[in-house]
Amino acid sequence: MINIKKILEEKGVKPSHQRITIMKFMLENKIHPTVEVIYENIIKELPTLSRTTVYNTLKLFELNGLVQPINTGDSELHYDITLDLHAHFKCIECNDIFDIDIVNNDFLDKVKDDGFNILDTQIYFRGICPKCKEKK
Amino acid sequence: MINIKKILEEKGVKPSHQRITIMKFMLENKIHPTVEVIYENIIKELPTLSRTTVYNTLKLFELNGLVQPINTGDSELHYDITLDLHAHFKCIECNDIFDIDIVNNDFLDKVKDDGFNILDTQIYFRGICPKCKEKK
DNA sequence: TATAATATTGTAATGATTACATTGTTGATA
DNA sequence: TATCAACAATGTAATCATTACAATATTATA
Repeated sequence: MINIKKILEEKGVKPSHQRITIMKFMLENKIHPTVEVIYENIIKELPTLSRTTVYNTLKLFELNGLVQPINTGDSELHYDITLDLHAHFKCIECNDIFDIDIVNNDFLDKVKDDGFNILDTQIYFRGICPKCKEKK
Repeated sequence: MINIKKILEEKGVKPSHQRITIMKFMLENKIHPTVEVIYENIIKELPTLSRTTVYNTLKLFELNGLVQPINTGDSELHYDITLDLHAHFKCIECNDIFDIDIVNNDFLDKVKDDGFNILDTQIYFRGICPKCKEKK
């Protein structure tokens, strides 16, 4: 079993009950959840949980390199626990967000050669996933 | 001189005075403007212009393939008149948004091979641009 | 011109996020 | 163990980009 307390502490985040529960949810459900999704899943377990705490905690996790926000263009922000460079694919049929491996990132070299200092890279696709494609 | 009326008509958009003015601004200022930036620049020329008209017009342009929205993660949506596949780089110092050519898009092949039907691709970098890098 | 269709406008509503003040919890120290 | 300070969690209110909607204006066509 993973030691969530340790994960938080290593990044300088004090492991409160709420923070541990939220991190546990992120690690066990890699579904790029929104604040609302996290809140609704955890409220059963932590009945006093406030939505504000979820907002605060995710902002804190982000600042300390524990999650990354992903902006799919819809109204709510999603959060991703996977941090290494990868792309996202959002299916417009089922609305699921898929992680896509980037096997070849040579395309970044040209940008760096042109003198741009890249701190963050987001690659995002919209379309129809294999499962929904088959259904039609 | 470009015939803006024709550009709109070819995409099935009726060329009203407001629409022509907004399209003209987009074509002459490729700065990935927000609704607010467009509004503030055009209000001098069209004193009765409503912010709602700018919102409506950009949504209409988007639906008819005349502009694409770009989401930089800040609160306002930007719009881009350049439609061919390219990336964006946002400088965290000067806040400018740069267009970045994609010289090699082989990385898309793997995604397609995996059965994903890509309808839209967004590539977005955050970092420090060459000019701001030099200043420091 | 008359009339229908469409476009523009301004105000009000929406909804995600943030600000802020209050309350609760924890941990160190005497 | 009691005290106190630092920090965390909570709930409400504010913010602000965007959208909904109703009223007015404009345009196109018969």
